[in-house]
Amino acid sequence: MKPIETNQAAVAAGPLMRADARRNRDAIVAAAYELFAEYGTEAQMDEIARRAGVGVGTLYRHFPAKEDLLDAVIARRFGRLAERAGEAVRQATAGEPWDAFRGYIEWAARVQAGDRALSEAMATRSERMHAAAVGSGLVAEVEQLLDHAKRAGTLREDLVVEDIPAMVCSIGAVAAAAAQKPGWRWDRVIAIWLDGVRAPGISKLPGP
Amino acid sequence: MKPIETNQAAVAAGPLMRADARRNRDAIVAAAYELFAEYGTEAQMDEIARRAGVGVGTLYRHFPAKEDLLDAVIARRFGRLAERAGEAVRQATAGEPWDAFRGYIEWAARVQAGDRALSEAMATRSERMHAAAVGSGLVAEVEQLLDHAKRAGTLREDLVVEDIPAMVCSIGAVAAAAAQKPGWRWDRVIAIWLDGVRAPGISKLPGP
DNA sequence: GTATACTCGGAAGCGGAGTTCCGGTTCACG
DNA sequence: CGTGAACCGGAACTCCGCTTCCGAGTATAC
Repeated sequence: MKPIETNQAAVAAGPLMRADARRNRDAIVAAAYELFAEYGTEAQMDEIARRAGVGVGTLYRHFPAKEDLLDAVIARRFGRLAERAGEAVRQATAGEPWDAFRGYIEWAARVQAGDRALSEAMATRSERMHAAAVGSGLVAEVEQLLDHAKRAGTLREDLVVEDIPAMVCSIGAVAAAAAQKPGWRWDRVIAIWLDGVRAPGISKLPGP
Repeated sequence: MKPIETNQAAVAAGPLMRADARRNRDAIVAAAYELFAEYGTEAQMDEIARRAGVGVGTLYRHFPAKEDLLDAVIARRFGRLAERAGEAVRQATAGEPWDAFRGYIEWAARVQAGDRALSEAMATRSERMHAAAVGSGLVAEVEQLLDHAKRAGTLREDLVVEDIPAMVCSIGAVAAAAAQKPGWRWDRVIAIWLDGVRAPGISKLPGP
């Protein structure tokens, strides 16, 4: 319904920026980080500028379009997701592969549940999200996590990396719904999912 | 971010309507049914009117606001969901409780996956959806379905009715994402979920 | 200290989607 | 067949949020 278009990247944050510009840029990203998490894509540019203590003009100097700002915010999120995945891999290596896996999934789900923009992006921009996930090294880390758990015999063999974002995405949706209707417990969905991916699998997962 | 407001109900479709009015109303609902399913809430009123072969004025005569139209369409969906649930219950009674349950879940997931508006509504209007589900008798039917499978010992005891919409909702999100990025397979998510709800449960689901 | 280039801010512009309005048309009833 | 009430259609209106523009301000270099 909307033509696909590649929009220009946001102005990079090099060290040659003027000090005030750099400060404002950071304030903008921080404000957007919060507002996008709370209101999703509906968060308004004016509001973001206001919270950052900045005029809209300034906002648009740094991020030519709303989407660019969203990209910046999401890139930050992925950075943290990848970082935490690295820790989980170390834990798995140290001898607790299942706990490392479970812990990471639960943590990631909680992040997803607390960030409406991320949930939306996963659902409506999965293409770009995939690129970001690969670029940030997240995919590689998670793959290791899966391998460890499979070798330990606690994770079913036919689970693949691609199943993870799908699962995390689904949690986001439930969490969003749960925000208005308590009684939908996303933690139960995770628990069921974890039981479902535990070795040995009961049924055979539909192949490609 | 938007004030909650109860909007007036759509004009009822009584037998005292003029024939052309009734015809147009049906055409509108049919058109909306398709367009909402394909484009979600983004579907435009002008477009719906055009497809129904009707002017926007006529559309607004029957449905004072877009939301009223959406309600009408969704009510229809729930009617079918409940109907199919009834069939599943009969199948369960006939002696195939697990297959009845699994079959129904898979069917419902497919419906959810094919209807963007329904997915959106589940995620952003869960309150109203719950009311519709109870009103249409869907909840009662599904509850029976669960009971049958539990008594047969194939479904874990700690699964409750509320877990079903959460699961179906999560499928909707994955399906929406999968629409643009093939490789996200919602059928795998279902299979994993079904393994996770099979008796006996491996872990203990987080209680209320 | 002054020059200058870059940055700031917010009022105004713009476009798109839901909704309203009213003259023309059509159905149903006597 | 005639009449009136209900209905139809779509151009115009309104509202709202993203984006642009430019005069004023400010940090850095010399």
